Amino acid sequence: MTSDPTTDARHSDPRRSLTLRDVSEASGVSEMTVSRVLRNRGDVSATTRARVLEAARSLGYVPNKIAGALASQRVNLVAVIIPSLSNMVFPEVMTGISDVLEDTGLQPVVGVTNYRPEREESVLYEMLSWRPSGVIIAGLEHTAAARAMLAQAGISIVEIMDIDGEPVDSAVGISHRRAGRQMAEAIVASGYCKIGFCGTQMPNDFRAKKRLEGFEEALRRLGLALVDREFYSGGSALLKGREMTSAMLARSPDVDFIYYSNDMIGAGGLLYCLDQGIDVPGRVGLAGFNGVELLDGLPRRLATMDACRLEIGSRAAEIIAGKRPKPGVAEVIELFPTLQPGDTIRQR
Amino acid sequence: MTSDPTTDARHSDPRRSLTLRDVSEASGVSEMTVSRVLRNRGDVSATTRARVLEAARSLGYVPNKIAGALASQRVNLVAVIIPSLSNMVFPEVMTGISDVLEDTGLQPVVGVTNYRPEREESVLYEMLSWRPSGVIIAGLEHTAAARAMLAQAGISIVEIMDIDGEPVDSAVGISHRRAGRQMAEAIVASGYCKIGFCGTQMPNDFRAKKRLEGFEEALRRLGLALVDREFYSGGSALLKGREMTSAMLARSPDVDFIYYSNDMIGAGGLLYCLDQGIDVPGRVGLAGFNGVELLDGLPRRLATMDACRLEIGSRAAEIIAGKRPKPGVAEVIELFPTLQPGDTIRQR
DNA sequence: CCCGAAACTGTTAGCGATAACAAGTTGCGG
DNA sequence: CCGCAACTTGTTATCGCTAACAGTTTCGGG
Repeated sequence: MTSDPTTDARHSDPRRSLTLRDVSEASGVSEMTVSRVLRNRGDVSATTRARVLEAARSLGYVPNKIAGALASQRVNLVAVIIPSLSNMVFPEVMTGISDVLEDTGLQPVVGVTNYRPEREESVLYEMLSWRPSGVIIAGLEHTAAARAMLAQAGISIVEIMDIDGEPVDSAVGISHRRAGRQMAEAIVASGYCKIGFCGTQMPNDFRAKKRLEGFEEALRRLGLALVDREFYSGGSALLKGREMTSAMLARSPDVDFIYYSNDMIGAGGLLYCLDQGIDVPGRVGLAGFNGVELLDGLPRRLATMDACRLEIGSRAAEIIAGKRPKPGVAEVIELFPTLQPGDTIRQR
Repeated sequence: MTSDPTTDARHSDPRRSLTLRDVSEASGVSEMTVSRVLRNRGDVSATTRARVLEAARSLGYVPNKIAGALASQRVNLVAVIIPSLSNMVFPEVMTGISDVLEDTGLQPVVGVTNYRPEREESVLYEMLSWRPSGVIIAGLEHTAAARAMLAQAGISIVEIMDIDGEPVDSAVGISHRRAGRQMAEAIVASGYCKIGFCGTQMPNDFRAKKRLEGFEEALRRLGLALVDREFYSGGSALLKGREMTSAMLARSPDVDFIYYSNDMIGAGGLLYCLDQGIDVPGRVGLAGFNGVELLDGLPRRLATMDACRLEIGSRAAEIIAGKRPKPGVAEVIELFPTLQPGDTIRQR
């Protein structure tokens, strides 16, 4: 009997996944040395390195990061928690994040909440249980439990998109209130005064809500008020934009401007007006929010405000990656969206 | 000296993250019992359970899944590897996946490859190193190393979107070749004969390539050939659709139909034609691919073919979750897209 | 009043890697 | 030819949790 029962047991199950041990046996060095080679850490002679790499390659060894993370207390994951993937806005934020993390060894892991706070809480719990090295999470509004988890986690937290509120740690975003105000001021300055609003119904889209608040506040200060408003939920945003616009113009024929809570429904509104031969921006002015790429292909350029999506993502990732003047210190970065008047606001 | 040095050390570092040990001390039971309570496994008395839960809650304990997974050899993660998030198609597939996984305890983890095979390989390697319980990956074309990893992993693999090829394990998708053929046949049947094509340049979008192949093959069989073709890369798809359409109609005025590789550029083409007062579908017919929701809001409904995105996602997730007639057995599920003629193909 | 089963709770031994330290090896100056 | 530093490689002890098994307590029936 020359065979070691342990070894036999290991070899008997073909579906067992490989371990350092297998590579170490195949290459005739210790597990530790294999580990060093595969992580490029510590001194290993060129010949040993080559032998180990060859063995690992030919076996098809894939390291077990679960064990590695437990032993080293280091995890190269960054939790990214966002409300939705279908909003176009978030994929772009993701791009900003990925670009920065790409060469840091950090890996984003996405969780989607569908704008539901309790879902956010459970997604966060689940992600924290993998002990990521940082969290990027959309918005400043979270359940009490979620805030507590974030505060307790002992890692960098970056709340993104919005800065109108109290961040747990760092934050990168724009002031949606200010964005709403700015748009209102620009609209009124162009001579419109019967202004309507079309938006989503979602009670948990706090940023859309803040834009509307800022918008109404500015109108009030200018002695005006919204003439009409229309809400939707679900369905094709473009189509809903058409429907809401049609409904609003029918109900309130004196409306001379419509502010949409996002570009997609704004684009629908624009297409509707053009279809109907309504003079834009003469008879009605239109504006959306986000500055989505889509708008470039429309017959007329919708007025909008760029939400700095890419930069929000990259700045947030930089904070997590520690690429900042004072790493480890919480900071709030406010970005400033630019108003793009397009062709749907009357120029005076 | 009443204090245990171990305990002291644990308590001295406030940033240390909590362990079962802390909860066990706080509630006066063993770690094992705490573990049982938190996982709802095994028999635990109601009073103990309550005490443990209270302790865990008040401490803000978040379990360490890294350690848990290592010990139990079970990971509730499903790797999902897709080329892009900005394509609209993939978020929808994700939705299908999430919906099914939601109540299975499994969690999707997304990796994005940007249509780069070497990136796909490294994303896959990274994900496999976390030992997920399944992999859902877009496409059938992978590097040799990636195929080897998939085959070796010893877990369920589902290749999605496409079934024209040899899957490693299971597959769920449509035949893009057939989709291309079908569209060609429908177009020719409607009397068009000078047909052009507009698509992306991406050499690694194998599905778009297969659609074009099928399309051309069918044309050939019907005694026709593409009259002109135009490619783009990057930028706003809607805008590119306009530009390409404009270029093609200028260069080849006899073109009477344009087949687009996706709905977004098709929509751009449609808007362009309407702008220019070109009679659609009389003077030119148009068709895209995907059946994106966006189209519903357009002035005219673009002909397209639904790619079964949601169902692809949910079927794939069902295979991973083992909700199938013969769990563990590889299967290939072909779905059949339906042609939606819309208003941009001449009816005869 | 005893016994076995059921209901609970605890103990022990890893899971597969890495940190920290220990121990060979080699090479070069003195 | 010795000895110390630099270079390589190996050993040991966790990391935080769970499987498997081992006690302990409770309870009802004979």
